[in-house]
Amino acid sequence: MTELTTSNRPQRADARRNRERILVAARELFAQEDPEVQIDDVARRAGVGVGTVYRHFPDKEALMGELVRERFALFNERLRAALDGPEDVTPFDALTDTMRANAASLAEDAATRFAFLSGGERVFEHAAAEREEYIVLAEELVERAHAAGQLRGEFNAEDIPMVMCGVCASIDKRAAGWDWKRHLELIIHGMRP
Amino acid sequence: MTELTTSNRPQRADARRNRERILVAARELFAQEDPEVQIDDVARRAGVGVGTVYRHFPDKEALMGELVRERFALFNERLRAALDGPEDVTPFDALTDTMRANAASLAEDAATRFAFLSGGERVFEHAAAEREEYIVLAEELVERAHAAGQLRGEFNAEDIPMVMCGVCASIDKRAAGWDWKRHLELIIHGMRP
DNA sequence: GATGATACGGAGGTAGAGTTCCGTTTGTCA
DNA sequence: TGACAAACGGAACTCTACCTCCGTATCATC
Repeated sequence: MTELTTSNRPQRADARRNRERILVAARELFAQEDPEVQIDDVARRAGVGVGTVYRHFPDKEALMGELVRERFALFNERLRAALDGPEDVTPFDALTDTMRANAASLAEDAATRFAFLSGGERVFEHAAAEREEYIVLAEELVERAHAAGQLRGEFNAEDIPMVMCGVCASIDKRAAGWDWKRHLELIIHGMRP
Repeated sequence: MTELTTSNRPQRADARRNRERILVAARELFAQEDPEVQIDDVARRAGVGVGTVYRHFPDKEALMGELVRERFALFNERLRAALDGPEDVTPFDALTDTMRANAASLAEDAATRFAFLSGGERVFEHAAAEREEYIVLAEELVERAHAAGQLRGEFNAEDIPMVMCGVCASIDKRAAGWDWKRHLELIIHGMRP
């Protein structure tokens, strides 16, 4: 799925190392302010040629997609941890603390923010499985909070990515003085019954 | 400010007409789904050559900026109307109904959404005066709602563009099933004390 | 160590969008 | 109506990013 070779021989060691370097470099560049990350920059920072980037990822969207996929995998781990969390944490807090943690991750990940805001659907196709799992897990948390009467009646799991996307917009504008934590807390307040 | 001629002779009639046609064409194109509006398309739809577009607007950002400026002027009129509105409308409703109306306008105006979400600060410089007035007017409405005890303590006028920007993100994704009205109502609910 | 498959590097191809330039046309005013 | 400034049109230029290609280098296997 993430490999291009058709043979079943294991990937060469340098190839595996370079693939990882490319992802690290892309992540680092996206962590900086400028969202206009170019493949040439990624290659230079990774210490490889452009051709190498394109051997590992057929196009730019595939590279972005892999970054997004990994991010969603992290979100899902957090959701699972919240579902398995201690009894004394209310369902509402389990849900909203996860949202806070995920928002903090988004604040350090312009690639996923970009995918949320400007990226077409194509980027998300690479992370389709993870995205579906995200909704399933979130639904369980949302249902528990509803059952405990702690969540506004209309609120559902699909609303979470929608509002997080809005928070991403605020993160992107933090240099202009916007405060994404305020934004998130406003939304969390609105989630209460 | 919006003219390029330095003489004080009035603009020629065809020039005035073309300028208006260009703005109308740009608005119509941005009203369609695709946000990637090109100058050549604007020119074709306006029935003028590209050169004519560039005589009226020094670059693409200036054209976008003018669209945004006009939009903010509309927002400000709505805010003024809300401030002068009937006594039997609560300050909270005056504020939030204006937000609903402005969000509906944004739903038909990809140019301003784009400026909010992806456009650099440069686009907003064209609308700096209108943007400042927006905050001043909104502050007055927010203050009234606070005085009436209808607004959450932390909420301030600067939060309005921040959350509206998030709603813009949902509008852009409506084709993917997101419901910006839900998003807005969630926020409005969160604005309550 | 030899050999073949795999992977690499980076110059250059390609395409698309913004912008310029200048010969031509049009409006305005005496 | 003639003359001149103002405005027009659109072909061509430019710039920038993505991506390809192929000669070279490196790794795995015998």
